[in-house]
Amino acid sequence: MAKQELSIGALGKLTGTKVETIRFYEKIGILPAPARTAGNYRSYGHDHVRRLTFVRRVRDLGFPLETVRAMLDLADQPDRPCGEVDALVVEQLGEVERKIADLERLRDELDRLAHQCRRGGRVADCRIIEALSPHHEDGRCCP
Amino acid sequence: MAKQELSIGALGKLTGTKVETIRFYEKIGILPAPARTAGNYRSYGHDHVRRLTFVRRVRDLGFPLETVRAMLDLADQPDRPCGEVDALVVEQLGEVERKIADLERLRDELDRLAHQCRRGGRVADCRIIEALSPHHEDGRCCP
DNA sequence: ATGGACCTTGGAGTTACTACAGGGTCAAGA
DNA sequence: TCTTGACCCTGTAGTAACTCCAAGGTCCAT
Repeated sequence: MAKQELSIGALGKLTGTKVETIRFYEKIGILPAPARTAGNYRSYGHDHVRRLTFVRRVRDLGFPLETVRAMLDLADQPDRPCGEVDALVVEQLGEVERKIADLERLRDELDRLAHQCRRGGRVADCRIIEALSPHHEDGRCCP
Repeated sequence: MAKQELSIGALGKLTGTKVETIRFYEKIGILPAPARTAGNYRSYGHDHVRRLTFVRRVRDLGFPLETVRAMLDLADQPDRPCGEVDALVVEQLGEVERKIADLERLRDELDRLAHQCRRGGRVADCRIIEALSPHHEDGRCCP
């Protein structure tokens, strides 16, 4: 394998992705088919590393592959008319901000639990469910 | 159905969950089986609303059901010895903080795209992939 | 030149839902 | 009172996104 080029196993290790998942992404068109060596091994370059890293992280944030695909399209054809793109961007921006808000509440409660734990030896009152309960997203309480 | 009590459809609407998903959560023990009416309809109370809302949001943030289960256990038996709990809390705290960092980078790039869009009419350069690429998590560039 | 690590394809299994099919419940209107 | 449409029940089958395995080929260090 030429320098700068990676085997599928090396790419997997670098990006924390299972080899089978990489082949799966190739089959469904998320990752472009890479060049092959004389022995028919897949040979990946730096663009693949960046693209796969992006895909894995967006998936890990709870977005479906359909959304990943839309974001990749944004990067692949950046000269599309704005109207098309704007709706997607605004929609995803809303999603992202909602997720950040939820994660911050989760973080605060986990933080509180960690401190409480170290002092008391017990987790006396755990309010983790309340951290992500209905009355946090709107003013309504007890439907 | 008594006041304060919800049918499965009402619970679904309130929490943005498909009816089938609620029944699925009951089957695998994520949601406790609710009381039944005379006609064998499931009848949910406020605790179910809170619990299901929590489950849906944690899932939406990209955590597997196994993690949701562990967090629910934390809430269900809060008087467990600290050692058991601490490892979980610290681990999840790390996960949560990593996700927040990634989402903030994604938000910044989407924000930039939205503004660029409004001025130029085209998305000239989209750096959304770079927003979540390898060199952001450590100092390494170009493997 | 050979054994072990790694690659190939293809197909089956897992997780977390999601969508029927076939039938029962219920409240409102004729 | 009867009916009709919206809702509920169980159970099974299908989907999305992986994950694992079998049977075999490649590569390279000893």
